[in-house]
Amino acid sequence: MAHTYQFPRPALTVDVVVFALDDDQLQVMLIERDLEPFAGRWALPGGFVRVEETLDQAARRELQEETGLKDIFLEQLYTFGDVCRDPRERVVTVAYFALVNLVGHDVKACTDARNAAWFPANDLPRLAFDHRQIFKMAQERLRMKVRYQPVGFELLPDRFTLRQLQQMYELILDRKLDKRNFRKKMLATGVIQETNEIEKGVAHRAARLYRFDKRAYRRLTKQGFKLDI
Amino acid sequence: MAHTYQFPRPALTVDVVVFALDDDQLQVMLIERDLEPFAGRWALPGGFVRVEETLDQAARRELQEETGLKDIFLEQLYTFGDVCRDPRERVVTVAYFALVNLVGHDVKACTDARNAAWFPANDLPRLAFDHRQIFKMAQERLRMKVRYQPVGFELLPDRFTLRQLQQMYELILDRKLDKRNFRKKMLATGVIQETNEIEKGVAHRAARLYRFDKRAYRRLTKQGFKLDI
DNA sequence: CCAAAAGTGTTAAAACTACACCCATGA
DNA sequence: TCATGGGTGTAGTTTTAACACTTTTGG
Repeated sequence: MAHTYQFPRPALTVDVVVFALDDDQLQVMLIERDLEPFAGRWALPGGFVRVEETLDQAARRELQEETGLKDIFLEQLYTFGDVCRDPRERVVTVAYFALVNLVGHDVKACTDARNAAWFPANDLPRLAFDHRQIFKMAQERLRMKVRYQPVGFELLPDRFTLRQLQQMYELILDRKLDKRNFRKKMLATGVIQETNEIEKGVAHRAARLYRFDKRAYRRLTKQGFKLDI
Repeated sequence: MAHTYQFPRPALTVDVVVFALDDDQLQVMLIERDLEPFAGRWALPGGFVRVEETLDQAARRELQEETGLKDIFLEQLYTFGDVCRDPRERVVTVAYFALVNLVGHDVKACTDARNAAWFPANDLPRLAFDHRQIFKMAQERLRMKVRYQPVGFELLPDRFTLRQLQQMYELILDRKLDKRNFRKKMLATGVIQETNEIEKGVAHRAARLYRFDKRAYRRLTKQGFKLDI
């Protein structure tokens, strides 16, 4: 590594793929660009990294500024450094993916001038830059990750039914699961706990609500997690 | 994302954790620093990213300049962006990990002035910057990856015995494996092919040599790979 | 002939898959 | 009373883990 460095530097940005769970779809948060290049196109929330903040801080700051989302699950995904990914100049971006449960996180809280909205993950509009590629990698990562770490819970509210949980897996993995086997395996992991509550306002028998056990959750998040769904 | 960007920028580097397999140890390539900061300390090979090259290109270029290694397996690991990780100024580094088989890749080919050497992975000297942390993440990634992708073959020569293969897994995972079960599972994956050759120059019954099937290898590298060792 | 590693099967336990019916509830 | 999803068990199959002896070869 050279001692000094006064050559031209790439610019450095962060971009975030935020996933959320609608009733029946996986959603992604996008921002409408108001400036060139790609003015009018939809893009991932993100922006330039400041010299006095870490990458994670930059991602959280941009997310809050552009979408109002804060205190959510965030994890670094990959760093994209193709030379021409931004037509203006050389820009390297550190991509993140984030998971949020829609209950309790209102995007309308966004005070920024730009337009932010949720889009279904399997029907995104054309995206600016190489954001399509970034999104695809994020989706793939989510699919892989959900199978051996209990991260999926970040997409659900505090209390949830087993059906909601199963639907979440089905949406992420894009295939049907067997109800009985799913329940058996999920309960066997020990990450979810029965509560005394049941769901309300449904036109059929109300399901029991569960919550996840944060202690078991943290333990299994680190030590790996066998959930061969 | 702002339209223009004339604020101070972090510097951007790449660093590479190169693993190799000795007869009985996992080895890591280090470079002795000749300049401040951390002059005299050992560090991961790496250096500044140029504006006209991708991140992967930067990693390969630095690796060749500093260690003579080229045409090896290389994969992006993680980007480290703590504000004070370099005492001189803000430097963000994109870390890579690399795998190389020692046969056919001579580090002595290094023509750079700096001193490059292999160290056993479980007994590294004090490292410069946050390189210890980077190394640890690389080792953890290797451990995880080797279990569901056939990357480990990158550490072995073209022809190898099943014992060598098993030893490799044992070194990476740091535990003993059952010989019969290992052979059964490994052969069942279909990534390795028997050859007609046997090893030479050993003072006991010579073992059959195998090679990996590049077609099956590529297929399984992408589609995932079930090797519950 | 001895040391060293090669090579080879079986069995018991655990995990997985597939599969269908009755129950509780609100409209 | 009907429509909707809640909730539950089993049997057959596959996968896994544990385990020990004979064979081959060079020195």
